[in-house]
Amino acid sequence: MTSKYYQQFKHTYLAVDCVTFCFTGEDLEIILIKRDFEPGYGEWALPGIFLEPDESLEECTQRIMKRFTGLENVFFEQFHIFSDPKRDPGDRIVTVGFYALIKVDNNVKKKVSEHKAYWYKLSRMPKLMFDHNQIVDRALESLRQKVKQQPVGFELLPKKFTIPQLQKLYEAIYSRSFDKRNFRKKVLSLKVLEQLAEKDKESSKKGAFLYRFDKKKYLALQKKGYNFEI
Amino acid sequence: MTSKYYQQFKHTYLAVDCVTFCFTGEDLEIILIKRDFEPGYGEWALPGIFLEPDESLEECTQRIMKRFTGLENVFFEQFHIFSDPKRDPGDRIVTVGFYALIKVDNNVKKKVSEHKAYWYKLSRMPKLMFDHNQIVDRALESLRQKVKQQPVGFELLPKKFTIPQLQKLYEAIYSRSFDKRNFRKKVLSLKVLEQLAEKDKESSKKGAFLYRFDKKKYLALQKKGYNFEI
DNA sequence: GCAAAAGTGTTCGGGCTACACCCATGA
DNA sequence: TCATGGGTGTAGCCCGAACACTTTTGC
Repeated sequence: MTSKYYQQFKHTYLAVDCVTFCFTGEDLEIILIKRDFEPGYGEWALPGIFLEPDESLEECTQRIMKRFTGLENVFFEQFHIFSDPKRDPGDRIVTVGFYALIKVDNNVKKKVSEHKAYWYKLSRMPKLMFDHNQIVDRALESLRQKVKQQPVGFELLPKKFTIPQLQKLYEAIYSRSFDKRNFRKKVLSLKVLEQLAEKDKESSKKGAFLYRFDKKKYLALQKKGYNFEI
Repeated sequence: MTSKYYQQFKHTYLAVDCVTFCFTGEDLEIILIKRDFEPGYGEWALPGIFLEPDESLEECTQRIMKRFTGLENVFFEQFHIFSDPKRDPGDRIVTVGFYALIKVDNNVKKKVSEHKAYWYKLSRMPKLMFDHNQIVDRALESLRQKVKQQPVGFELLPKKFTIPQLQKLYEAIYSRSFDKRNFRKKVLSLKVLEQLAEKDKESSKKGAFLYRFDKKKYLALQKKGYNFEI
């Protein structure tokens, strides 16, 4: 079945490494695992697996997510391929960098701990295996870019969230603070948030109104060219 | 030398396909070749080759450029990986999409014709082999994105160029027209163009002043966050 | 009553948009 | 002298940035 012409060429090991972002309410964190085989045994690494012959890279990424967090239909995006022939001392491995955005719940926590995996704050990344620190840096850069063009931040928040929560998320993504009046004005001006009657009283006595992301309105907005520069 | 753990996994064919943009003064064009082997024999396709075991994808892209245009040190960028297991009927090939920006001269023309390759206007793309039309679409989308963040347009122009030329390039990239007063104001406001004493008289009787791109000033600008939205 | 977070309006300046006419020159 | 493309200025508007006080309520 393989084309004759193709047979003269060599194959390559192709892997996916996934930077799995989640939001604690205060910080952006990613999942790291303790590598349990050589090379790199005992070092911190991104969850990753090899591509199977009959799956696309996107299916492969879903497989990583399923294995390490139990989640399906996660939002993710490929952002860069790392192909330095010497990047992995064990062999020539080309790896595709994906980032995923997840909401953490107890099921996820359980699954993650089964894999001896841990969350680490982006602001306190340890030294990672091989070129994984670069992969993380690049993932964050791509996420920052993405956030300006699509309201992907909602992937990291519960279905109902408050505006101060949303602002803290954006502050975590950009590592800077925003003026709360301007922030609120800007997100509401996009008209993709629906205010609910309920309030969230977890973080203040007064309580903050909950909002829901309105996908229909967003799709209409996207046609006109979404823009969310803060 | 291969890590023992890795040996249980399968390899994949990994290729690079390159969308090679150039600018005629009026239109954006890319290089296409007539495929001369199966599968896809006789169809229009992007220039592409398989990754060799000891090279990075970036080196592989330079090799494509060298082979098809004779050029070295070309500006290029990876933009997406295409990994649908069925995208190539000859076998399972994962391909990395790169785009390159080149200036065409007579040497390039000669080299390109040796490969039975041709230039095609983006606005008149023929039906391409496999998923190559999608690859081209995505390359253009990425180029449009890139142009807002870096002055890569200069890679497509001769060293000395006029502002009307630059405007035509941006119009070709975005498939829309700009007001010439506003365009000039905007590019000059970035202060990365150096006006020369000479004029170009090719396209008008009055002649248009030539400008040169000032890399030093650009690097200073980049630190502050380059932005070129038109 | 006080601490702690939520919520709200206004002013200013810079940049984008839209728009019309004169200039230089070769033919 | 005329046709062709190069070059210039201004006014209005919108948006982003900066900034301080009131509200609610649990303790």
